[in-house]
Amino acid sequence: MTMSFAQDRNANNSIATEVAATGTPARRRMSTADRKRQILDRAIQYFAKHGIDGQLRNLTKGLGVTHTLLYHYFPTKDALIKAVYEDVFESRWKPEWEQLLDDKHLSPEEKFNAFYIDYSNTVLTYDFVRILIFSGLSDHSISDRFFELLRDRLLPRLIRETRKHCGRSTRGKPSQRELEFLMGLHGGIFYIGMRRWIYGQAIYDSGNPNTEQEIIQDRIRSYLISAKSLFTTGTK
Amino acid sequence: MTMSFAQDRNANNSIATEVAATGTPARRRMSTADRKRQILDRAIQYFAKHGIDGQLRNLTKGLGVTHTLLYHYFPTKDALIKAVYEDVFESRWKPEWEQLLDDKHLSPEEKFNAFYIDYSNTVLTYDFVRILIFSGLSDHSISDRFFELLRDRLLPRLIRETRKHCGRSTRGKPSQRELEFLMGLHGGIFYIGMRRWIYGQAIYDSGNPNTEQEIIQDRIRSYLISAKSLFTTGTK
DNA sequence: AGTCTTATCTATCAATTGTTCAACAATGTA
DNA sequence: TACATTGTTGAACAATTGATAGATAAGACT
Repeated sequence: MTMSFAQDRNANNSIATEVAATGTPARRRMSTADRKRQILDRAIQYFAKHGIDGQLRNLTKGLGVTHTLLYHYFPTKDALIKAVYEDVFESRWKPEWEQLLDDKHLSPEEKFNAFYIDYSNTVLTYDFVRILIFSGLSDHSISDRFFELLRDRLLPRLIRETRKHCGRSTRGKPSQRELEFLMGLHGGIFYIGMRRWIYGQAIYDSGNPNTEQEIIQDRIRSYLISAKSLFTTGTK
Repeated sequence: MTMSFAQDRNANNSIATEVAATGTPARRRMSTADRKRQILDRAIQYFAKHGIDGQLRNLTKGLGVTHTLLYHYFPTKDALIKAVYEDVFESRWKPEWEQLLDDKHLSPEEKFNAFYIDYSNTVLTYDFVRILIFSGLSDHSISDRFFELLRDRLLPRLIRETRKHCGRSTRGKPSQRELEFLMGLHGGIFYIGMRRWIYGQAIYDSGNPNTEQEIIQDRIRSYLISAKSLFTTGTK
């Protein structure tokens, strides 16, 4: 039994066990769709960790595949990165959020709570937070798209609910001051993800899964309470 | 008058005008200390913009100096980066902040306002925000040092002032819930810098320099108002 | 079993980039 | 003016890295 050079190299890969056991050539073919999906998933993880300057050779290392195979599925590294961006950002936006905020049967506070808890579970993810920030650091053109959704679809609804909670008229365009006050809440919540996934801080004991919800609820309550006192009396 | 090749290259540099005018060789010598400082300042700007993966050749381009000159002042690229980190983080921390927060003659709200306005002017800078985040993304070991200062010197004082404002005893270690509530305020304020320097968003019309202060004051007022209602009554 | 498609690999290239080093020259000093 | 010091440069190296292309072989179909 003569081991070829190629087989020796493959002994480092994920399918190494079978190779070592059977001596069968390790090369496996996957369907185009499956492999592409697999590569994309790996690329998301990899670029989220190392940034878009990460090397393709390392990216494919854990995949048991040569880096040149990428070029069979993506014409260039930039194309792969673009695919990563689109997959991450496009796939995570939930249209239900808008419906939830338009629901007739919920109080403003219930809406804020339900929305931000789901939002933070969806968006405050390793991949999402880091890729969003990598994107912002290098070329806003991608992260801009996400903030466009935020600005057009979410913030106006959240302002409307804030006004309802304060007993004010929901007509009229949101003022700068209202928006900035809301961004205080929003940014504070996003900061949870920053601390966890950028700075590597353990926010609270992971034994208690309710804690994050309680934190967010505290902040929402605070936001609504003080919105009343900031915006209803004749302050400024 | 024969222009050498070297002079032609220097025509792109900052001392180009004099060269073109006089024909004098462009090479200038600076004192070690001055040049080192100049390089470091440029490196801060450059790495803040392009991240630590930026190329040394481009970094020195605007300096009118070859990239190899860096090695006369810093043994390696990593050493330069380390110097950048230390300069940015070490130099910006103001011990006065702690004194301010310990001042006997100011109300908690006055302290919060004075502190956060100065803090945001110092820290919510292009260099600082971006380098802090680049550092966090690649290797927390640097950004950790900053958060250590925050956690040890600032947060306890801010919690103490919060308690004073609520009329509670300032004895006893800050609870997780109090800390997280404070981090909501803090993160919301840092998020202003994120939006501006990472996502490239214009926060408000730059015509009015007071706006940012007012935004921060709104949020502080909100924080203090609702701290009272969250932590003084028998909530939870 | 034979054949075709194409997923995958090996070899290689060219550009980039951190780093080294000997030569050059600007400035101070005797 | 001559000399010594050292800031500064230019050429070159080696490793890295994105990209190309022809060879190889896995799997489908007959």
